[in-house]
Amino acid sequence: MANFQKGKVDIVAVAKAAKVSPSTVSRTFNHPDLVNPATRKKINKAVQRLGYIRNRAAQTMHGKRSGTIGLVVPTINHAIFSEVIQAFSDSIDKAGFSLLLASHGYDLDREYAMVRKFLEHRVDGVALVGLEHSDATNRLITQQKIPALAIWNYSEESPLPCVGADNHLAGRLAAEHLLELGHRDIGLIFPETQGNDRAQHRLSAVHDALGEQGVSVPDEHETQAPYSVSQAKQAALALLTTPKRPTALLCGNDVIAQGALFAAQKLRLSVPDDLSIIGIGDFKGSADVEPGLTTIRIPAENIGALAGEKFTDFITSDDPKHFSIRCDLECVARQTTRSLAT
Amino acid sequence: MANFQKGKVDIVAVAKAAKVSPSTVSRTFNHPDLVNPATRKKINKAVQRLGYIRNRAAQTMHGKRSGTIGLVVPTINHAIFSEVIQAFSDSIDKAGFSLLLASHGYDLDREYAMVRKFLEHRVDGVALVGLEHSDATNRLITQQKIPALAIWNYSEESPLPCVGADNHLAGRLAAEHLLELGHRDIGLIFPETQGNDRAQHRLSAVHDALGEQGVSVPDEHETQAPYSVSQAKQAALALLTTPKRPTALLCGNDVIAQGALFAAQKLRLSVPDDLSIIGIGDFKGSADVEPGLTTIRIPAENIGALAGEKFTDFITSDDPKHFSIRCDLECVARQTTRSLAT
DNA sequence: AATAGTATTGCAAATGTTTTCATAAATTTG
DNA sequence: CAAATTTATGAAAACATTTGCAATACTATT
Repeated sequence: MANFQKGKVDIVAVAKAAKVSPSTVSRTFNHPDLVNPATRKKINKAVQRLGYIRNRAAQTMHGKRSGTIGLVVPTINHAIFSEVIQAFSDSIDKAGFSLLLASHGYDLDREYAMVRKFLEHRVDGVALVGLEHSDATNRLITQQKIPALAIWNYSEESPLPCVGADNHLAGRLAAEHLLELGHRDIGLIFPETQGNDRAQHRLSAVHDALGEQGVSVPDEHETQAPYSVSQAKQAALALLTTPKRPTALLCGNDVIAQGALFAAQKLRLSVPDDLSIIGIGDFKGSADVEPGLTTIRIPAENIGALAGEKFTDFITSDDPKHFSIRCDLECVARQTTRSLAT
Repeated sequence: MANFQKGKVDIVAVAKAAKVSPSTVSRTFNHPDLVNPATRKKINKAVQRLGYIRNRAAQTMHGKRSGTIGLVVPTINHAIFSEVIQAFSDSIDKAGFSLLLASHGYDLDREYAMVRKFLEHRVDGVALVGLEHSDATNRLITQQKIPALAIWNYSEESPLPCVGADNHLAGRLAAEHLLELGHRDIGLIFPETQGNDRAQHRLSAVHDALGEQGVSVPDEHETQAPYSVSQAKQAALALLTTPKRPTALLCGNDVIAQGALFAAQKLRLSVPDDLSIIGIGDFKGSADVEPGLTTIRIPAENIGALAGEKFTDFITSDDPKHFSIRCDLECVARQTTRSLAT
């Protein structure tokens, strides 16, 4: 019952075993309706017996789709991206595609290299995170005419179709929430914005929103930290021990916000009584921290799932039409922010 | 300077442009030392000009390696696996391989389906998480003679080569730590062990270790929760409000432990004064929670990186030799556990 | 200058599939 | 029952590469 043939088992071995031609075997897989049920049964039996597994490389070479989609993310090891990856993966799997995954560590040159690598594998499409990519990457995509998709960000002006949220808006919502609560001394912890348009958009929107209300952030209350709880915690500790401590902290994302929260707890500051904290993202777990983190909800899972669905549709469609989807944002007020009024 | 040719640009287009034969072009890529530097230069120029990208599908079909490795994990969206995936991905990327990733949601039949899918893509190897797999999966792997690797777990008896930690030992270390501190009333929160040998090994070792000291866990102090902060928090809330609250909680992993910690905080229990908590895993962030989580450190990043390195070595080696690596565990005592003696 | 050896290159076969076209068999129709 | 369809199958070309072998050109040796 196993692969008893000495040599390789390919479509012609199956054909031989079933006493039909290779064409018929191929048809059994690709257009089963065109082959006699009886023959089909014979062939399937032979397939079982030999343990034959279709060779997608050969199909690909023939011009059929490879059945793979490449996804390039800044980093896999990150609450938010892993959620997107999971959803995207599940979603394209449903459509019969496999996921080729790579990360570039926020280095757009590496991103280019990864896209190239994927192109060598003849992926049926490439999905990238964010809207900022190197010229080389953009050129490559248009030259090779490969279906491409930007996920996570949304922008009207995006040259690529995109599925994501408007990060300007996310920053603005966060800022406005704090302003509404009466905060005027606001500390900012954001990651390096170089090569990270999400952070960049959020940060500039925050400054705009604050500026509109005449609020400015002194240099010593604006600090950088990467997306790491522990480094964010350090940064927050430094910021919170400056002479004139802000009344609220607005963080570039929820990982940073968690770091900030732990820093506050370490300093025995009561959140939200002594300090309000707001994050951006609403990561898994943000709701469960004590106290529950106030944040701007970005529907990561939704984005991933939707992106996967629309992208595979796009790829398999005969007359693919451009699409771009903006996912809604929402301010989720939990227990880490409070009004200064009372 | 771009792909001006109307048609497709393949190796023969390049050959034509460089006025050499396709063989020479192929050789330039695969055995550069066999071709005249001058010709090589001509060819590279043509490659640039036409924007040619190698077709791995065609290479694969010819019997060369596909340059892909398949990794099947229970779930991507999980602190610990995403860390392993990241490290594994980086590691195999260094060796020139691409990562095909899939998740099965703790369903071993889906795991089988994913492995099959990967075999269709002619991956050069498959890496699985854990040692427990369906018979079908094991049969498939041996029949197809595909290099396979189990990561995350380690066991002497593993039929597959493996790189990972001994989860029995992890459970035992956690239990012994609590016992040494004098705890006798210990609550347990573990995930469903069905299809999850990590959890299963840990849990049984915990029971063994406790039993050896004559400690048993009453039913109402042993509860199940999946690897989710919020669900673990719920489970812990229930457990901690039973009539006779345990003095310590031993959690199946750090995600659960975090949930338990938040539950304690919500109940205004002081950790570790009123309650000790120990996790397993030492995830990113576990050190930074307040108070810092005591846990059994499993070196996820190490495991991923090592696995990737050894596996690619194995695949590319001429006479591959079996290997299995056990990674060391360590009890990291932070601030969520305390001795009952004092 | 002839010989042997080496460095380059091209030809053609092989890889595993899909698909177009042609053919043969079976079925329907008048 | 013959003609016209329809259904089922096979033969062969095509897909993009790699590589063994043969051929040619070049270099060094005597």
